Amino acid sequence: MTEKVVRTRFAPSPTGPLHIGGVRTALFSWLLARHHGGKFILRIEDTDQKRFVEGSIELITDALSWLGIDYDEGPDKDGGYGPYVQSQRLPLYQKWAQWLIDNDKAYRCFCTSERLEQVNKEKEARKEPPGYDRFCRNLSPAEIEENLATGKPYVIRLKVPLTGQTIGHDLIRGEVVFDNDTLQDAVLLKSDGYPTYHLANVVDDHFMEISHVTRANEWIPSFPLHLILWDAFGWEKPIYAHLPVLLNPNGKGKMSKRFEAFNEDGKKILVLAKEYKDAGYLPEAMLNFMINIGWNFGDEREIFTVQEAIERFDIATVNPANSAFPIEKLDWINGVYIREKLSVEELAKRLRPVFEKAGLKVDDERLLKVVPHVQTRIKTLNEAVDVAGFFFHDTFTPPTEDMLIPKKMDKAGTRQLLEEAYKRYADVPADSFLTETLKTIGLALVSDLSLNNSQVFGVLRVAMSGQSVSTPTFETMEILGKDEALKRIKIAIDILS
RNA sequence: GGUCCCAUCGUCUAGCGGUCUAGGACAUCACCCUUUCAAGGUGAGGACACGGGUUCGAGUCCCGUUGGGAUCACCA
Repeated sequence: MTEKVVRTRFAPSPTGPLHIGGVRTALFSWLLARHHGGKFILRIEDTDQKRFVEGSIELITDALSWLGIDYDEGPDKDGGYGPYVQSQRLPLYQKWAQWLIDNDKAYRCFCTSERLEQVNKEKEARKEPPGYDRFCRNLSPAEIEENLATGKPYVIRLKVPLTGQTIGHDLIRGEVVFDNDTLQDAVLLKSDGYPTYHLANVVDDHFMEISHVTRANEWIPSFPLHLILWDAFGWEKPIYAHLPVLLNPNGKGKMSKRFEAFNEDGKKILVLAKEYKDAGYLPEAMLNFMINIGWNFGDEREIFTVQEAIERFDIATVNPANSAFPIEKLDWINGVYIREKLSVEELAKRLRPVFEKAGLKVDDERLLKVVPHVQTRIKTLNEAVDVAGFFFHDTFTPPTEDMLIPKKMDKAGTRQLLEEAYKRYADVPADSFLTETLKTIGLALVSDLSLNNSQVFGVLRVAMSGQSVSTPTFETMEILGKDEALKRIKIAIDILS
């Protein structure tokens, strides 16, 4: 058997930003192509003019490129099978629709949408399943001629076999059987001359020589229609793999950009690829995370590179079951990447724009000093703003009195502690104002004042940062420098005076 | 409702007839470490939806029930 070149495609509609379910579908198709050293193609399915949203294509390609899901052929990358935008291929669909009519595989339907509605209403009243009654399927040549002559608009419908079964083979779930009498004479070509998905995807997959059709399992119900079409054309079918869909983290309903969903803790569930980017997730963590849903590495490793995943990926071993989006695991993986996979310099590079976006002015030298201390403390890039943003404020925002006074201490005691601290830290030469020294003094303060570590360190932390959660106390003091540190202790004393 | 898909800890998963008193990860809890908060270490609790078959033997195969999901457009 000669190994055919593997060509897979991701075929989104330009109806807005790419959402996470789309990313997952694209990812698995891409993994499949890359595993086999094949081609991954981006095709834009814009056959519904009404739903077209300006700028969508860019939003989609931006999301893919953020994640490193690169395509070999696409609207802006010709590979000899273009154009890759369906609205630019209209004559092709029209030609093959006509071919189907000529070969008795399809027919013109002149029914108005009003009549269609009426038919469905009547069917509903009779408690029958809705669907087209095939009124135009057996129009006489004379009737057709007459309709055509009077310029009646029409659509082209597939002539579905009335009996028998259509059997599909799916790489992930095996055989899928459909009784033909439950199928519809689906519209192939709309009255505006545009194809529907059914026609367009089959024609394009054929002419683009797609070897594996990977798409979400919401397409399974129309799978038999496509199979019938392939047979009608007499073309060799590609291999199909219907991927499971992502369900909301609570397991209720699929993730969708059309309905907002919320987590147990009331946090909005992010659905757009861009929302994840903006929330401070790393693309490599995101990829690692998504590959782990519905597929697993094979041994018990949870963390691996994309390259390693490509080597092992096998679409046939994808779990056929839908899965809830395990959002907490994303946070964990993102944290792992931040603290274990990124160097200080690399993390600094990624944090810089995050701080800037928060309106802070970033000093590179200081950033490099701060980063090691936030590294183990954040799960998303954005959290760095809360933990260490104060390092980059133009003006210091002092803490309130309440924040300053720890549990089991009173105002006077806290003030006394700060005054004593001020005295001792003032004695440290500026060039020795280093973490270890500062800590030794802090410890001495603890025993001399009969306090405990968390009281002393806590008060100093709040005094330094103006917040109760921050980078570690003495590191923070060192980075701030002697002048600034003393100034802030003074401010704290004033607050308690 | 019709059709189709799916079903292992709360969640993501391993398991492809005996090695399963069901393994890993996240989350949770406890303890250790500790400078708050993290990180790290150790440990604990926690699942084969149910009922029938098939088989010497079933989480693993078959059927049914239940539950969840998808889909029923001149949208993809």
